[in-house]
Amino acid sequence: MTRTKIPSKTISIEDVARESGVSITTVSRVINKVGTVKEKNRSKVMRVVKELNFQPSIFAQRLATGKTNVVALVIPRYEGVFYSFYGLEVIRGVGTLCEALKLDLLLHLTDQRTPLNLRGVGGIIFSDIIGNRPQLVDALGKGIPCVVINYYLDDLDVSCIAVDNAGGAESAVDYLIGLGHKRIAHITGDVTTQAAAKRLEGYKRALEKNNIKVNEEYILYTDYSRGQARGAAEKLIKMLQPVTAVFVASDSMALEVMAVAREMGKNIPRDLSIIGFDDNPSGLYGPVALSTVRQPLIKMAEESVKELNRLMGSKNSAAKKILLPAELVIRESCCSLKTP
Amino acid sequence: MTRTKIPSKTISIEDVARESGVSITTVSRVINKVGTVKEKNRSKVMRVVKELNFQPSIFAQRLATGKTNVVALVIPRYEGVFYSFYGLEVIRGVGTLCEALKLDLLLHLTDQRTPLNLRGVGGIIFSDIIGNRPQLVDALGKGIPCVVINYYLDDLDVSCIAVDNAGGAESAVDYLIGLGHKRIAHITGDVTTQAAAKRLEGYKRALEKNNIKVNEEYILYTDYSRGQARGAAEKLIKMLQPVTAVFVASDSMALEVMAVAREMGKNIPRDLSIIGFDDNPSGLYGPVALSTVRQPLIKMAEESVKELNRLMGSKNSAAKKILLPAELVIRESCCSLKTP
DNA sequence: ATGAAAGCGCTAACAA
DNA sequence: TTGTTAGCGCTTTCAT
Repeated sequence: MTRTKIPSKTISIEDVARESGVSITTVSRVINKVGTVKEKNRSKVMRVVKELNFQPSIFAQRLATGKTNVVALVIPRYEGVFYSFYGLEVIRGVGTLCEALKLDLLLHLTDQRTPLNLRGVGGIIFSDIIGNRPQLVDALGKGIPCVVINYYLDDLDVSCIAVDNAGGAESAVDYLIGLGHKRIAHITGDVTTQAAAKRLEGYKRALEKNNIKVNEEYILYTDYSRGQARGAAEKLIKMLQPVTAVFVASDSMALEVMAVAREMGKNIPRDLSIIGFDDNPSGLYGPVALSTVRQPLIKMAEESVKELNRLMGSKNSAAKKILLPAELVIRESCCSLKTP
Repeated sequence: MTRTKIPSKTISIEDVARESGVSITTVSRVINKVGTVKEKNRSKVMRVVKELNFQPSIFAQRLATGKTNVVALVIPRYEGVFYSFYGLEVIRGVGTLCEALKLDLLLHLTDQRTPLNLRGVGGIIFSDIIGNRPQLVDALGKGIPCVVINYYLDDLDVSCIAVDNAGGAESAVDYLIGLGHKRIAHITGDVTTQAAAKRLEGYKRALEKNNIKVNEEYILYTDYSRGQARGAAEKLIKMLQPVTAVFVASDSMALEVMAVAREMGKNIPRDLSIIGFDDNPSGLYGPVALSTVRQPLIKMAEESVKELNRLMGSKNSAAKKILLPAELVIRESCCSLKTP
């Protein structure tokens, strides 16, 4: 005869206490590694915990302590951000470190307007901020520790960790100029994101610094998509006086530009030097390895978890603003114009 | 003089009760929409809830009810799975539907061996199973509702939702054969994943069905990476008796193959017909739009959440096994060998 | 239709 | 070093 499954009563701290012959307080002390417990009792309790496979109820713990180790990662449900090398790296970096720090990672793919459900959330990581500023302000107002990544916020007292996009862009364009290029185009990303805006800024700064006039015609605006990159590339190559080099706001777009150029019979890098941004591994696979600017995405993601963890641990600790350097990575997609 | 922030006492059900002039029980009834409450009281309570911006503590609720609406999404921290179009689509699909269903989404990027912390988790979605089978068995043993996606499990009583990879592959190769191709290669994905293994199976089935002998030399094994795809493509093209068509296990690899072929002076599709798998939007951008097999990833992800939600709602409901069809998408990367 | 009171499983004073 | 006890905020009988 079949039998319905016996409802395996979940075992509680009380069971452990009874079985170990101590009070629940002592058990609590053991599992929380606080206070003082006689070695004999400690080992006894630990043995019973193992035997019974006891796992404390996180809900009871949180109710009792008022604390929570839940971290929410808020990512705009915005294609340009979510569907990108950047998005993936952030999820991976944050996910990995949360796993290591035993923090629960709650993923919120959010649009701009629906308010986040913040009950039970101990801290929030905002991955880029497109239209999520109200939600950030709201969370801050409720006293929830927050960390913003990929967006340097000057006007809000909140920890943020971003990459020096302007500096990275500047060094890329500096490099191009050093190679002898004068007509240098820039294909931007979505300039409503700070990253793209800063890269544009760095591009301009490098030109101006070197007394090259910024030519608005050489700046093509896109939304980070390969489709728009393609359009921009075609436009660029068909120009009456074509540029000799182009700085592209992302590697994935840069690869598209490279493909277009080749389709149109151009040789890379002889006819067109291309430099991207991201250090996306895909850049390695083509016939010509893509030169780029590496941004420490995983590091940024991991730092954000560490910082949030710090904030969650201590009350009233000051916000930190961190700008991570970006690094020029020279490979094969740019050539010198100088006669040897 | 500066002042330390006043600890904004979190408001509880008791505050609402007092303010509304009813008992906490009544408030509980209102917020849970159960039992009977006089309309007058109900509206009064609701008004106060709004005023005080009261949000019930999920921890207290869960402690009291023993129920939880936390869904864990388990993704192998395995590059081939996580770093893929597939991985992203799954995260997005699951994330979006959890958001809609008000389920908390816990993200677990896991390796094979560390056991999952399942306390407080109401249900689990396993996105593909590389080495996570023990964890699945463990969860099932604890009576936690589980849904497996992208892996059709015959031998375990668990709901699973997968794509008909074999069928999809078969129709792709059928199509090639219909075009007159006889020497057809296959670049596999990582065949330790079921998806890749099934695609290989479908490839063979189509050939055999059409009385074309399977030539082991025409099967190139990879790990889904573009790097290995490149190697495989080079090998393929350099063969003494080159194939006229190739079925590639993913679009991202297919694009790499296309790039290699073009670099080696081949014309696509005249010299080599290529068909991929995924319907990755990137396939649209090249000079030749990639023919492919579309798999309903978002649908699979969403269905998994729905199914899990169902399982979590009702005890003892039977496991469902769902196989979603894959659909051939004909674009421009294959050509007919038949003389007109 | 409503409320009093007993938990849910755990932590943290406070006593001993 | 250990145990007793009072909550944490909510749900849920069981009376009323």
